[in-house]
Parts: sequence; structure tokens; C-alpha cells
Amino acid sequence: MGISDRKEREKQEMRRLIIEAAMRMFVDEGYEKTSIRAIAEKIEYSPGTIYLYYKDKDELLYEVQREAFGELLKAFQENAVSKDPWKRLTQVMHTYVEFGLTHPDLYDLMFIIRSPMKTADEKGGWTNGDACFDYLNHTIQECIERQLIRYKDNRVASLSVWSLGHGLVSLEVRCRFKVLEVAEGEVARIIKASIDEHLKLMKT
Amino acid sequence: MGISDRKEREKQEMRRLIIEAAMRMFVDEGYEKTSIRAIAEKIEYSPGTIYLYYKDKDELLYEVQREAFGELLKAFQENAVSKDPWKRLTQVMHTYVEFGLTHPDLYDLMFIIRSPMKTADEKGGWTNGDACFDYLNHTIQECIERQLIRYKDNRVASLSVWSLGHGLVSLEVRCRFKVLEVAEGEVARIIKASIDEHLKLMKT
DNA sequence: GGAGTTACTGAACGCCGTTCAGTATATTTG
DNA sequence: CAAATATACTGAACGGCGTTCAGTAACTCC
Repeated sequence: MGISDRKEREKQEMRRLIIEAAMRMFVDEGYEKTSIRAIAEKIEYSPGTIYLYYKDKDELLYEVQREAFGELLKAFQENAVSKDPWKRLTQVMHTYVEFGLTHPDLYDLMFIIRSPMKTADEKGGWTNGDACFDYLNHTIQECIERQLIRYKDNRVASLSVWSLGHGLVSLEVRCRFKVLEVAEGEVARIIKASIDEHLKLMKT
Repeated sequence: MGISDRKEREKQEMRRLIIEAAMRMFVDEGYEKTSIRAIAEKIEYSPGTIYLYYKDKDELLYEVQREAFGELLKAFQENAVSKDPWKRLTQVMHTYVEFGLTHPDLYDLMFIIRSPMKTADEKGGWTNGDACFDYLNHTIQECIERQLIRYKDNRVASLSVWSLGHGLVSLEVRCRFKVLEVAEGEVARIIKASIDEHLKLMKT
């Protein structure tokens, strides 16, 4: 039956129309400041229409989150591909931080925004998020197996490395490095130095 | 003139009444979810009254932030007082993380909430925040001077250590460690292990 | 062509932060 | 003391928000 195919296609197109407008506006203005009404106006539909395609504003967030994690994963797959797991680990770290500093509002809704995170819903609510973490995790596992780093416990190592990266990015994004009282460009330099230094410390 | 003294005193009492209600509610429910109306109702005044004492909701946040940083500083002064700078550094770290995990909503409005942070306003908008950072900073400086840690650069070391602590707390507070797929109590243990491991790595 | 389904609208609900004309109380002045 | 002024407070109102839903218009099917 061709008609219901078309209907399905149109439905998907509408979802894309909505989500693309939403993503652009989340990135430009941030999640909180973007109103459903504004998204509706942008795509030239009434506010109510959006609720025919997404349950609520949170669901828009999840969808955009999924896409954003997809982009981060892509960044890993493009910039962190060294055969040497140690080198790859440094690439992962720098890619992660670079991503966060370049797309602060995207980073925000991936890692900072207070989101229900719900349960780990079976239908992969955080699918790509997992994939990103796995990318780091596998790299670290390899490093441990070959004794390239001083950590013994996989989870402890992953947590440490991720937390350092996230701490650097999120403190910068939320302007908490003002206490340092150094020039803005300087901060980015120090952030990179922190990563390199930490990597050096953990190298065997 | 006794009357204007009393007036001044009453004004300060009113400010305290407001800020104490606000703080309790921010801690119980979070900043975003706490409405001016609800604060007003709690202290049995009308919403408009609050605006006679504080310019806007942000100013309530700043005030509570100041108090919260005061409490963190107090925690440092009580729990991180070892003469040995290396020991003191480990105490600072554990105190910081403990503080964050015990008072997640307070931590939230100190370090995570998107706040103008304005400029570093002369009248010490972040006074106690600075003091907390200095506490860490001085400890690290001492460690570097006595060559107790492998870091050479004061700022890099402070940034790294703080970022690790903040990363651990804020990822936990915002439920991003769900990807780890370990039991809840386990996470706290791994977090502490991460700190210890990192401290061990940086020790000379 | 008429019945039934689907897609969409936009007014309305109950929140929010914030403002401000109006009122009641307290103080100063004559 | 009474009148005039200053102070403290109220609560309705404004414009915004996310969300719902009765009503309408267009499309599909018999």
C-alpha cells in the first residue's frame, strides 16, 4: 500500500524538520532559552503540531543528544585512529576536549544539562553515548593489557580520564576558570597542557 | 539616631529570612524548580516583597553561592589541615568530592549552574569561591616547592586536580555514570579510587 | 458523493519572573 | 495632637513558558 508508505515518509520528514530546527536553535541559543513556540514559528507550524511528533521538550533533547553523540563518535573515528593504543588514547582525549570547546552548547546538552537520563531505556536512549564511552573504554583496556599505562583497573582508569576531560571542558564552558585570572587564550593552552601532563603521568 | 539603626537591622533580618528560606528550598528542590512565589509563601510575604530586598532571582543565587562557598571553605579548614602539604592535598581532594556528593544541589549551584558569573565584580561576587581555589592553590604551590609532586607548573597542576575532582562529582551528580553499569554504591568507591590513583600518579 | 480518518490549529490552562499602582503603617513635621 | 510625608508591603497584571484539547479542514476510502 503506497499511501501509508508515503504517510510514513512524510511523518519522518516532519520529525527531521522539527529536530533540525530544534538542534540549530539549541546550539545557537541553548536548550533552556529555546521555546517550543519559537521552534514552531521557525518551521511555520503551530506549537501544538510539535506535540504530534514528540511527546515533550525533553524528547527533543534526547533526539538532539543522540545526534550530538553521533557527531562526537564520528570525531573519534576520524581523529583517533592510531593503531598504537597509547597514541590513540591521547587522540581521544584531545578530540574530546576540542569537541567540547568548539561546540559548547552541544556539549552542554550532552553532558551538563540536568536531564532525567531516565532509566537506561532498552530502545537505546543513550545508544551513541554508550558508543562514545566504549570507544574510550576499549582504548584504555588495550593500554592496560599492553601495560602502557600505570592504571590496573579498567573502570578506574576510564573514569579518571573522562572526568579530567569533562572537568576541564565543563568548568571552562561554565566560566569557572575566571578565578585563574589569566587571559582567555591562555586558558585553552593550559587546558591542553593539563591533558598532556596527565597523560605523561599515567604513561609507564 | 536609633530609629534608622533599627530600620537597618530589620532590613538585614528580612534579607536573612529570605535567603535562608531560599537556600533551604534551593537545596531541597534545586534552583530552577524553586519559584519566587514559593519562597514568598514560605516566609509568608507576597512575591513582590522579595524584590524590595533582592534585585532578581539571580541575586538570591549569588548570595546562596557565597554562603555555600563559605561552607566549603569551612570544610577545608576543618578537614584539610595537615602540616604536610602532600597529605593536605589528599585531604583537600577528598573533602571537595565528599562535599559535592553530600550536597549535590549546593554543588550544583556553585559549580554547574549556568550563571552569568558576571564580570569579577569588585565587591567580591565570588569572594569565597576565590578563597576555596586559593586553598587548593597554595597547597599545590607548597607541594611543588618541596618537589612532592611531579607537576612543575602551578596553574597546570591546580587545573588538573580541580578538574578531576569536578569531573567526578558533576558527572555523578548529573547521572552520567550510568554508562558504567555498576551498582550505585560501587560508583562512590570507584570515584574515591580514581582520586587516590591520580594522587599516587602525581607523587614524586 | 458521503463517511471516516488524519493533520493541524490556536485558544486556554496553570505555571513562571518581574513590575507597579495602590494601601496601610510608621515617622516626621507644624 | 493632627496633618503631611516617608516607608513597607500587597496582589493584580504583563508577557513569557510547556502543554492540552476541542474544533476544523483536508485527505482517503467505500
